[in-house]
Amino acid sequence: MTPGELADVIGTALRECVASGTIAVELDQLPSSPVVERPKNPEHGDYATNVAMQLAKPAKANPRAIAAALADQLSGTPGIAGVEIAGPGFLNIRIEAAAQGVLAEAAVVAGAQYGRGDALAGKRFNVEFISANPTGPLHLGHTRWAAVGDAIASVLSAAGADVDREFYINDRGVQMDMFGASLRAAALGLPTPENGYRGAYIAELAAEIVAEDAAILELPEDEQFVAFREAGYRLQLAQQQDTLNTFHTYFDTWFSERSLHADGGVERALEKLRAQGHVYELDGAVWLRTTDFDDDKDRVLIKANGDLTYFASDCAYYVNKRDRGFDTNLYLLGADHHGYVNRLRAVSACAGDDPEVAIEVLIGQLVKTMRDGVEVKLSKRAGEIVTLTDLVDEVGVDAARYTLIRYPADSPLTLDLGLLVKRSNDNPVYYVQYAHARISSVLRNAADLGIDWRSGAIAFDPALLEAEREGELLRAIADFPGVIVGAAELREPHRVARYLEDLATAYHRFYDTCRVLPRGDEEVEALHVARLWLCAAALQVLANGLTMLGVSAPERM
RNA sequence: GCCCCGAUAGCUCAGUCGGAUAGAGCGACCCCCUCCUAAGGGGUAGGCCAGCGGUUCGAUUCCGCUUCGGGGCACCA
Repeated sequence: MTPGELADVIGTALRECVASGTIAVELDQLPSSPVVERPKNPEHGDYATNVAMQLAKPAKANPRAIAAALADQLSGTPGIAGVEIAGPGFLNIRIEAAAQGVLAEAAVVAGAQYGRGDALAGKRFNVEFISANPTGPLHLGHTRWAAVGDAIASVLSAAGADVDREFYINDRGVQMDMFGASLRAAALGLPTPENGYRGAYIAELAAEIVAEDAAILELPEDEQFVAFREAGYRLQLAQQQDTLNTFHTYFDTWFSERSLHADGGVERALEKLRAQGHVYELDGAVWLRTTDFDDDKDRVLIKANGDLTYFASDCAYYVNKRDRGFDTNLYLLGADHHGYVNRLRAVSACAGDDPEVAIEVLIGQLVKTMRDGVEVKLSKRAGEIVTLTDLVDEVGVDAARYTLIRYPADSPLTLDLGLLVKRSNDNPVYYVQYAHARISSVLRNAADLGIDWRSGAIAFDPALLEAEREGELLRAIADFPGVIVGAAELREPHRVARYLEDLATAYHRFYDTCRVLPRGDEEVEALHVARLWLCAAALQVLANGLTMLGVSAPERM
């Protein structure tokens, strides 16, 4: 029995109490789904609910009296071993071993599907993240979202949503021109332009461009500058894509800003905004009246000199996403972009949408890196960049991804590079992966002993899993579907990581006291088989969770 | 000046929807390998949940103010 199933059972019991008059409230005053929690103290049972206290006020009754009525109704329900009233009106519930044990088989049978659900079925999400300028390597700020954004998308998808991962390529505007000018200068040995891009990667890129096509050096200056810009764009974008592939982050759509301008998307968006009545002209420029919707100042769409602003692209891009049918557009941005939030929401409102639904902006706080207690600075201008590639080279994909996902994105994060490479408990990724490897090892050893636990020769008997730590492990396994729904609804994949750590602990504790395999010449008994099912279930959940985070689930370490 | 985020153990941090004795890892100290990986398990010590008010049966959690950190406020991209 999972917490969700127990909540349903309690809900049914509550309705029966109301029908028979033992709890004096209206049916619509009952919670849609009663809160079922795992008490910290094992003496308080396997699960507890506070629903009696919540109903005390509407029922104008003592919470303990309500709890007593509910307890009467619940006791005798199949699968429930005992119900106790405690404290101010908590109801502590114990589940029969067999009712919990069946979950081991269910999880194994469901396989990769175990934990997936339909809580968000029918909802279409566009998850846009990283969206770096193609003018340099991906750095640490991008890396956080590369891991967390991907995990958010995975978690939404596991909760049943229809999800597209999207990377917006800022391939237009003065930064691109500056990039081209910087590459040309580097190739010709000229000084870097003012505010231009510096760093070793510019020189390397310039050399690569010349090596590909030496004729570029013979072009007239204006053509040459464009040629460097375009070649640099192509190479830099390819390098970013390559980097993200090695980081196991894959996008459904690479969306070019240029394409918005090429196919008239900007004009169409302007028309749409104009039709909604929020566009006006002042001082020769064209403005969007975002102050109609809580922005602190209006924004320019077309400058007095006729150039389109970057903001015009933003508007067009938003309209484009809506035209593609996404209900909710997630923007995963760095803390330095938080000024964007009101603006984007205002754009949504100006386009006639409800920004509460159509726009969701998640702000990721900065990532600092330390090594041996000293901060490692990242500064693109100075050319000292901590890149995604650097991080992966140093600590590996699994440790990098897991560590970045493990914390809520809205809390500032300090990575200690020295700690990340340690293969110990300082590093929770190894703790979780080790649990997976340890179970794999047990199952391998079972096979070596000739035990075919799945064959049915000895039937799986869920009632045998009655030890305290077997119950703890089963309840941890039962929590997984609920954790996914919570992580998806709150856009907080770190909950999955923290859950996996708890699950790993539950397994290690089980392993410490419950012998799985027969020793020496012991016969294979039903308890061994039942425990192997439990091991296989834990293995499956660990694998499903790690996969969702983009972290490997090794069979050996 | 205005806006966003944060403040929980010595350190790094968990703790949706308010609940019982506030948790984990690391660090410190003490135990446990004739047994499936000790990359593990058990235990001890360590807290004014930044401060002050409010809401209520009950607040680390919700609201307000204050203090201290971090970030942001372009006809830049």
